[in-house]
Amino acid sequence: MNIKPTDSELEILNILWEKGPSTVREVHEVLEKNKEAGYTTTLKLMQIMHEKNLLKRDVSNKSHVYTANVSQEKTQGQIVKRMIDNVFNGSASQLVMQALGNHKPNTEELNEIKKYLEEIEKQNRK
Amino acid sequence: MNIKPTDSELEILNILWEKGPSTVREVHEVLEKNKEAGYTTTLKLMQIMHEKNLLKRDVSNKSHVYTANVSQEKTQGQIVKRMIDNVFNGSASQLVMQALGNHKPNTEELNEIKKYLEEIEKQNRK
DNA sequence: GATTGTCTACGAATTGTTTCGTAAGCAAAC
DNA sequence: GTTTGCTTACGAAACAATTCGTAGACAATC
Repeated sequence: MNIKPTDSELEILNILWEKGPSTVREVHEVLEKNKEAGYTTTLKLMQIMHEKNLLKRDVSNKSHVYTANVSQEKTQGQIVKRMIDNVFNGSASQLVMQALGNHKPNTEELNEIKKYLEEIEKQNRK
Repeated sequence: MNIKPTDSELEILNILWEKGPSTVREVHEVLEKNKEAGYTTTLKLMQIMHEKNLLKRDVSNKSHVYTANVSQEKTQGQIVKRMIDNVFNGSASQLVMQALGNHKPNTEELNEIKKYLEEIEKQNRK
């Protein structure tokens, strides 16, 4: 299945991934911190996301409780894959260099990445 | 200035970055290899991209010649930055790991990335 | 039991992207 | 000079995302 959330939908998914199951009001309050938005706008968005199966919902209470129905890892993976294909002509390493070039990681992050690379290298040698 | 091409626009930009200045017909012929599309559709898209200043054009000949008016590096950089913010909560290294995890680079690419990392490390030590 | 506040549902307006039909210009071929 | 073929320009239709007003349901409060 292919996951392709819009930017607005991604904002909501990020909140749900972080906070876990939440009502529209709870999500809306987080959104409001960063931008102007009417309550019914957030409601409608989340209803549509539910129709698209991006969100699950529990309607047993008056205030429905929504949960992300797609995993953060899988969603990130698909977005990255699409970007590698569309923007970097299929070259993952080009994306990596671009990401590193503009957002220099600190030493700790560097070590993490290097450890990761070594693992891949080991597998390559096999 | 903020560059935010749509997916269709990116397809055209990719062709122009690769081929250099081209007519609508030339771009269209490349596009057709990968997908169905009418000639006037491509034309209209490129005209709109010109209005948005994504493309330059030379109208001295009957067949106008279009050129990308945004650099590949800058465009890629902005898209990557937006993605790091929207999808990876600001963490470039998380994006890097995700990219490496799903699209294992070959040995040559690995070396390139490692060289890059070492340079960053050197700078960090200063 | 009327009022108030919060919720969902629904539909419509707005905006942006994509697609393409049609007309008009122009030059080469007949 | 008329036909043919390629070009640009224009406008409209189709579609999707976003926004929000309004109505109705429901429960707590007066």
